[in-house]
Amino acid sequence: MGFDDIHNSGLVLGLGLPSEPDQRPCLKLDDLFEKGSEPSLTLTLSADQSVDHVNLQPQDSGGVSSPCNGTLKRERKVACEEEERERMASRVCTYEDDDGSNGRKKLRLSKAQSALLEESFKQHSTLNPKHKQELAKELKLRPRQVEVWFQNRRARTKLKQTEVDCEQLKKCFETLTEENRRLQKELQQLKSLNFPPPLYMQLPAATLSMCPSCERVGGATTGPTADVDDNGSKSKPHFYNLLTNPSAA
DNA sequence: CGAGCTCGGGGGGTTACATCA
DNA sequence: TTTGATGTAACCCCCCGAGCT
Repeated sequence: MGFDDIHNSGLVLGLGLPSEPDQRPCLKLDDLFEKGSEPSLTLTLSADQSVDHVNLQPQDSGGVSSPCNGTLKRERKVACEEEERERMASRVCTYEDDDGSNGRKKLRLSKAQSALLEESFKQHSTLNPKHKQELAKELKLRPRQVEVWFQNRRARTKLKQTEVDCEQLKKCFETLTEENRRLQKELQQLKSLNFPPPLYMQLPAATLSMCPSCERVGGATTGPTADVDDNGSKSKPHFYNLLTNPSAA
């Protein structure tokens, strides 16, 4: 998004910037508003949404982008341009303080807005354009804000899940460590009694990880992919989960 | 039918601001 | 009042799939 959006939407800054994607200008909008630096040009918006100082104009279709033939494509392009205009407008008001400084203003969603977004997220964690528009209208937000909220929400969900997974792996590790200690101790005891090691100790490690209930331990010829269950369908090998069945080993 | 291109959208990562202890 | 931690809105960059030429 960001500059790419502006670029892709056919809007260009009137600075003689190249239009080819591989010749992207190193000057970004954010750069123009870089803290501490005085931008050499300002982006302001008059009441009728026309932009002073910065020349925003539709890129002619003879450029990089191919001409739009279908109605659908034209509609999409119009929608895209509208959204871009709105985005540009929002940037202006977002970045420009009353005193003209360029700090990023941060909006805080109300509880009601968050609740509705949460509710919507529970039903579908992704947005289709129509749903986005509807939500934006209902919440009196810009579609872009709804889009960003969903992006962030998905990221938070994933982060939480990762944390949960991490905790589970830690527990699993602890269980295995403990089991390993116990087995080492047992082995030492057996050695000290001078008993021959039990059969399972002579088997490959991979075989040991198989569930005994499968009754395939030691069966080197019964590969996991060749097994067929009672239903006649191929069954996946039943590996031990030491986390849920720590006493199994 | 396949290659090349555009476009939209998602993920990952980051920044900056708001809030709270 | 200040400060560090935390939450999160907004952003950028990259990638991928769909659709079109």
